[in-house]
Amino acid sequence: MPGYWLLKTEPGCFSIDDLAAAPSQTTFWDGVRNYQARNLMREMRVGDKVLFHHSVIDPAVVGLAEVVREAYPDHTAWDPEEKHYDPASTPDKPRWDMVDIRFTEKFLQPLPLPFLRTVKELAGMELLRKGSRLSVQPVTEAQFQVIVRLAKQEG
DNA sequence: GCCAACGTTGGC
DNA sequence: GCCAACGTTGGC
Repeated sequence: MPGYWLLKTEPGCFSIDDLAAAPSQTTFWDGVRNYQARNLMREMRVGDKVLFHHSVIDPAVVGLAEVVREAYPDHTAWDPEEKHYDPASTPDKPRWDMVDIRFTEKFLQPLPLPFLRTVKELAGMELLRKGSRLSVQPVTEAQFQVIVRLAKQEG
């Protein structure tokens, strides 16, 4: 049985359109510099389903992706040129991980955060919790199915 | 642009 | 180990 997750990204940085346009519609999910988020990524398995969420600009769940490679060292942490460079992480002792995800689909209509807050079945979802900042979040199968169903309806 | 809610850092 | 200061995230 696959696991379910939600990944946040600022679309100005990397959007679902960027994912759809990437080679093989696949990308490595680099730049996570939070231990809780990293530890959750380490629990991801190939085949797990991912809700793709845009934050900051029109926050919304905008589509689906799938885990295609499990956690491995995030090499961008070693590169001083990178925005998320972390001198404490080295190739010998990597501190941060990333996974690979592949595009599944882009919803015809995004599901805006304010709308999701009105959905009773989603009460208690981490994304909707006040002050929620975690960029990698576990999602229940029920929550995932509700989101997918709403996306079909909205579309 | 504001600010609440965090997570991290560093002095002690 | 405590906790104040600081930096960041991200909704609004």
